Amino acid sequence: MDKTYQPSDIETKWYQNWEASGYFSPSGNGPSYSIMIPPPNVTGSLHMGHAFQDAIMDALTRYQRMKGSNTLWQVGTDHAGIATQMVVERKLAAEENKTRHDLGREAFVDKIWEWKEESGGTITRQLRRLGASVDWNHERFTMDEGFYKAVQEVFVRLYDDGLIYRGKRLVNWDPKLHTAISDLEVENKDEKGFMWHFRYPLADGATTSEGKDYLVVATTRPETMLGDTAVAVNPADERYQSLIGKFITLPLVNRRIPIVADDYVDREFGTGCVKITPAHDFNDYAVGQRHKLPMINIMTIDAAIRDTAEVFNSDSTANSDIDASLPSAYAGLDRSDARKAIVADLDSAGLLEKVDDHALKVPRGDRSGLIIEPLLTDQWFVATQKLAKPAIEAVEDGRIQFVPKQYENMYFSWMRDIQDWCISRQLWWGHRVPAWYDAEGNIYVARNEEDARSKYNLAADIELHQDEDVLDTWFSSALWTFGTLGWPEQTERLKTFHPTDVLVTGFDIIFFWVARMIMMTMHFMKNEDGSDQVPFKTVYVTGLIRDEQGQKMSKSKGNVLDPLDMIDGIDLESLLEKRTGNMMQPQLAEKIARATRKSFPEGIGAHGTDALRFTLYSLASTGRDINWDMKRLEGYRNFCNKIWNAARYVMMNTEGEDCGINGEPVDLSLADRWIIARLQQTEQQVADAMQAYRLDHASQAIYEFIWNEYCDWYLELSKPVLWDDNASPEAKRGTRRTLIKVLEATLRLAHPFMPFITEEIWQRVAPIAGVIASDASASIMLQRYPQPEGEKLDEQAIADAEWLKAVIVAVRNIRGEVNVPPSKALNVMLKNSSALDQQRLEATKPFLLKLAKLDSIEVLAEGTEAPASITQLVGEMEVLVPMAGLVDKEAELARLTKELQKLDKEIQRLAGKLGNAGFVDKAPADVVEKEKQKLASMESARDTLQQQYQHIESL
RNA sequence: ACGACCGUAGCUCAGUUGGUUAGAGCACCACCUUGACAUGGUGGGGGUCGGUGGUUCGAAUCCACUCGGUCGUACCA
Repeated sequence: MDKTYQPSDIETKWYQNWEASGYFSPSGNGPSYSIMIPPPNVTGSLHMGHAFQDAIMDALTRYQRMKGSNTLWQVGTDHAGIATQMVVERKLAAEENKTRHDLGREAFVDKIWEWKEESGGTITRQLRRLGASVDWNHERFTMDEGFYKAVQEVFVRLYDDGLIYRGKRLVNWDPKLHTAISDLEVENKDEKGFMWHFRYPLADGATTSEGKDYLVVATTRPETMLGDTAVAVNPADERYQSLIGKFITLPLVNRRIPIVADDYVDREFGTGCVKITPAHDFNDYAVGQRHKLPMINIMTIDAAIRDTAEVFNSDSTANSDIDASLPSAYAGLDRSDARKAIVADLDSAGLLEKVDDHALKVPRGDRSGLIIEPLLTDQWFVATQKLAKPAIEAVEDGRIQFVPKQYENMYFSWMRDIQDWCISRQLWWGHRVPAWYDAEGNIYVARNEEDARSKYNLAADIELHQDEDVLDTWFSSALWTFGTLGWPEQTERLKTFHPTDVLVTGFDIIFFWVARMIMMTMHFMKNEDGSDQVPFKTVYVTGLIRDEQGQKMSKSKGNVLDPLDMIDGIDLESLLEKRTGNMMQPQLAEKIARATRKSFPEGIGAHGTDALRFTLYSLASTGRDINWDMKRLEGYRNFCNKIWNAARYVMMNTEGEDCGINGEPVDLSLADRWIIARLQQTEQQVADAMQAYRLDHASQAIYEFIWNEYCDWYLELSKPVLWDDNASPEAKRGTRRTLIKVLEATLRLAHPFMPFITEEIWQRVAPIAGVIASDASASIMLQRYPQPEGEKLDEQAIADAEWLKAVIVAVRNIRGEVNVPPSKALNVMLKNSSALDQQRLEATKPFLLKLAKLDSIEVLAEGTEAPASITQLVGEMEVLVPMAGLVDKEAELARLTKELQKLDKEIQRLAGKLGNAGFVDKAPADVVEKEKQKLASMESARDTLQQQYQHIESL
């Protein structure tokens, strides 16, 4: 083996080997276990969050595969409607200075497919580098042929079930993207604005109780006043009671609008009068529905003022009674320009009472960043109430469980107040709505035009045209668990792998995706007994990975980390280029470059996939956010190096040697029995941790075992045996066998977490351990996962080894305290030793001499006077190193004083505790007993040290 | 405003149903190039567990209040 660990030399090689060998495909044997990858955007690239989740999925998959399950990790990508369309539109503008309208729908969609072909490999390449053991043979894409069929099928069935409807509704309209978006895609941001107070003249000579001939209404959006169809007051507000039913003459447009009473109005806020604009505000829309107010749309799809308004009755039918004309002065003005003009005009008309500063929430599209305009448009909706009910119940009764559990509350709170879901998008990239219209606008929903004609008995000469809209991307991804397995066909894969076992995803898409997946799946997938089938049994929710400062990683902040840069490393210049090149907001480049230089003055070093993955596991605790720390990554890179070098040592001592793999007699030392026992415990810890989805605990157990036990102690303990010319062949053979077997099992134990390094080493180790023939072609990823074996859990060996370690540490402590270099061998005496101590000494003497670097170790007979020594305690036994020539008297007295003070303090605490009648009476007997013993041993330790003190002092 | 989560060593994080002297990694200090490994070894320093009060024999852990942070939902024209 090479002297240093070079991840780049081994990772790609093994991945290609595994993939070519077909190891990722389901084995076809054993209980089924399946995970669906949350499909990433096909034209995007993986960020650290993906790496995190994918690493977890891979560990779960590899773990189950090694445990003998028939595992499927289903891979695929999402077409990501808006995001992808935007990218290609930007590209088109930059490269050809064209809009998608210049190309036309068909040509534009072709462009997107081209872009998908070009960039779609990024994600899959990254997944491979991460070591993801996904089933590439069945990779799916939400826009592929079969998946489209599933989408159409679902749409048609839901429509036929009355769960999808079309209607003119107020929706969140993105004026830049020219599409409706769902309320989840709207971010409400705190921004500063103004509150304008306008006087609305009362019609027909009416006056307020104060004698004024106008009402004052306040608004943050003056431009919408053109569409006002009422002014509302609270019905219990005595100030305005007499005016209810009277009219206002709407300024600028001179429309007569009624004064209505509605509980929605807060009497305390402002003047207690609210202008009502049903076509441009969601609250006003609700008021309008209650009072059957007409709705007047004054905006274009660009959010500019229309030449002529669109007027509808409250039931969305066209209204021709109301004058639809709008003041020509505002026609074509963008809403912000219109606002200025309208405020100015009202002001000059003497109708502007005042303007106040006002903090408000501004709805912005999460993609475009533009202010969302509530707009009346025809859209498709899913009626969610009926779908939500069983979906809530499945989580309530535990058929689906969230890990960690607290996310169930989040799920419930949203699901119990769920709104109908607007699923149509005015985009070109996506699944086109399978609905056709005739000339009269009648709707025919079917799988295709031909089906539509036969389903609805339409004559062949009736002209039909298909709906122009496409479906929300989340509509198709809601079908992901069963759509990928071949539904609506009843395929073998569907039967075998659905429901899936666990979904690993971030909490940020619980509403977007998880909830909708549960609703859709339960509606369409049924168990054999007819009950609803859930999409997955467990939802493992991960936290977000943030940057070192706890900031969310985002492109505009320029703090995004590419998982591949963690793996391969990247120099500063390339990193700067990556972060500042091709930006949407180039003005930020300078700032980002500065921050990047500060965070990564030397760029980023190569750490390898295994180190990256192990870091991610070690941070994967309870669904909380993770602040990324390069130092942790370095630490685990060092861990990989440690494993590598430990393996080198084992190889050097076992390769070509007699390791007793054919059942030759062996003599197992205490150290051998101890490390084997500790391995059983570690295996149990890992099993428990995996059961509870605590990959941090699993990885930590492995880390501790390998570094702190196997490397720090066992490898050192093997040396006295292997290097002892007088050791018996059985003893050497036993140690070699233990060295190689424990390493081999440990590699299997660690494989799901660090697949590459374990495979590389295992390939060399397994033949020596007798697991495979030296010329066999096999992979660690298909080996049996280590299971703890009770009979190997030698408690006696563990206790004896702890004693041995304690004595060695005691001597090392003495060296450290008095600065004796490790090169200087010591003579040690044991005082007050028990029969057990002496027995252990006999059994471990060679280990002690070697690891503590001793010339001799001598048991002092009872009553024998020891020379002045430095003392450490192991239980009751005193470990003495004569201090002659080592240390001065005062220094040792000072050390003992410090030690005694510490003991005194603790003894006082314990004595107080045990002197407390409440504790002795009420605490469980075993706890009291433990405390008593502790006190006794500390008192004895104090006595011993005091004697030492006096002894030295008297010199 | 409501809700959830978080606050433990300089930093990033563990701490299971309340019960040894609260742990790990990194950073820090001292010593050590010993025949797997300086991406290493040995030893060491460092925390009144955000604060206050309560329950309890006993609280980092349970409860109440409070401060700070993150996120979500609702927001008042």
